[in-house]
Amino acid sequence: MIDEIKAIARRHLATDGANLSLRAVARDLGMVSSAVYRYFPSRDHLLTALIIDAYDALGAVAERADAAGPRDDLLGRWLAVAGAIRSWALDNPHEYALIYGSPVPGYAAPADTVPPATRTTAVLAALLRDAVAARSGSGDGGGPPLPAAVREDLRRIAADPRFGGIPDAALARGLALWTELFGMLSFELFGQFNNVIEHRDAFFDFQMRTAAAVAGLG
Amino acid sequence: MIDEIKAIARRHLATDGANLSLRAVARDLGMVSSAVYRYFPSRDHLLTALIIDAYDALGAVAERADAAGPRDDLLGRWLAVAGAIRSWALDNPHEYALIYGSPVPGYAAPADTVPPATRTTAVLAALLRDAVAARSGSGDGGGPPLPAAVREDLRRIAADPRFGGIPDAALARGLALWTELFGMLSFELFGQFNNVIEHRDAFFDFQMRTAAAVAGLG
DNA sequence: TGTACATCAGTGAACGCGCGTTCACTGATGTAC
DNA sequence: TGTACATCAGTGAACGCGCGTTCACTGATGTAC
Repeated sequence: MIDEIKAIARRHLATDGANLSLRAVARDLGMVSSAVYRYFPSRDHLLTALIIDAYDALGAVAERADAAGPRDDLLGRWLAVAGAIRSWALDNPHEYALIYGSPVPGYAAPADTVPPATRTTAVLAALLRDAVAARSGSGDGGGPPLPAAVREDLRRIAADPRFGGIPDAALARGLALWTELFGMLSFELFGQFNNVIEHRDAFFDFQMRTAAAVAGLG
Repeated sequence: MIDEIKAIARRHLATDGANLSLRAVARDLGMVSSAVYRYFPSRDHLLTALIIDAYDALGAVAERADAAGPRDDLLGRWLAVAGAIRSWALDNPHEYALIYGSPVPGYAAPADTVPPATRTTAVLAALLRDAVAARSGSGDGGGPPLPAAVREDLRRIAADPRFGGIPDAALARGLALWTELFGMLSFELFGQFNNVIEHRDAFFDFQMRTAAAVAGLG
C-alpha cells in the first residue's frame, strides 16, 4: 500500500513536480485524502520517501552497470555506468529533477536521504580506485597544484572507506568527472541543449570518452 | 511599475520558487491582485519576464568580467568570467535555479527567452576563439575522435557568427567546459556539495584552472 | 461451531487557508477647447 | 481661467477551484475463548 502510494505519487511528479498534491494522489488511489495519513505522516514525508527511492534506484542502476563488465576494462565500466545513469535519468526525468534539480522551497531533506545519495558516487569512487591501482602510480600529470584548502576537503572525504585509498589528485579529478557527468545530464534534461545539441547520445558518449581520457580512465 | 513588480516577484522566488503567487506579489505591492494584470497578462508572463531578466543579468555580468582584463590573458579572462558567473549565482540563487534548475511543470519558456540565454555562452565562445587564435593551430591533442553526428551539431552551432570560427574539436571542448562550469555551480547551489566540499571558493577555482588547462586555455 | 471483542484501514465533514483570472466600477489626472 | 471630457491605474467582489491536516466515526476482518 505504501508502495502503491509512492508509485502514484511518482506519476504525479510529472505534472506537479515537487509540489505534488497529497489530495490528488489520494484521488488517484480511489481513497479519501485523509486515508493517506495512515501511511505517511505528512506530505513532506512522502516527498522524502520519493527522494530516497530515487537515489536508491539510481544507485542500483549504477552498481549493476558497473558489475556487468570485466573488472579491468576501466573505460568500459565508466561508459557503462555513465550511460546507465543517463538512461535512468531520461526514463525518469522528474525523479532526476527531484534529486539533482533545484531545491524544493520550504523543504529540507532529512539526514536519511544522505546514504542513498552516496551510492552512485561510491560506484564512481570504486572505479577511480581501480584506475589508480592499474596505473600503479603513474603520477598525476600536470595541471595546477592542489590548494591546501581543497586537500583538507579531500582528506575528509577519504575518511569514508568507500572513498579512501585514492590519491588526492585523482580524487579531485574524480570530482570533476562527477560534476561533468551530472552537468551534462542536467543541461540535457533541463533544456539547455534545446536547439544546441540534437545528437545527444553521440554527444554524451563523446564527452564521456573525452572526460575519461583526461582523467586517465582509459 | 513593471520594474517594481518584477523586483518584488524576484523576492518571492526565494520563498515560493517558480510557483510564486501573483496574489502574494500584489499584496506586497499594496495592490489588489487584479491590478497586476494591467502590467502582466498572466502569471506565466511575469515568470517569463523574470527568466529573461535573469539571463540578461548573468550575461551582463559575464560580459563585464570578460572585458575587464587584458585581452591576451586567456586564463585570467576565463577565471574572471567563471568567477563572476559563480558570484552572481551565489548572490541570486533563486534566479539561478529559475534558469538552470528543474523546468517548471506546466510552464514552457517562450522563444524570446533564447537570445538572452545565449549571451553568457557567447562570452565563452569569444574566449575560445581567442584561445584558438593564440595557439594558432597547435592541433587538438589526443582524445577520442569526433563522431560525425556530433560534428553535425557543431556545424549548426557555428552557423551563428558568435560561435563561428572555432574548429570543431575546440568547440566540443568548449561545450565540455561550459557543462563543467555549470555542473559545478548546480552541484554547489542545489546542495550536492553539502558535507562533501566545504572550501568551495578554493575548490571552484582549482577545478576551473584544471578545466582551463585541459581545454588549452592556459 | 458460535459469540464477544479488539484492531485498524478507510470515511466524511470540517477548518482555515490559498490561488489565477474576470469584470464592471471608481476616481484622480491630464488634456482640449 | 474655467469647464467638459477622455484616459487609465487601481478597486472590490465574485467565480470556481485547489490545498494540508484534524478528528470523530464506521464497518469489515480477524482473534480469543
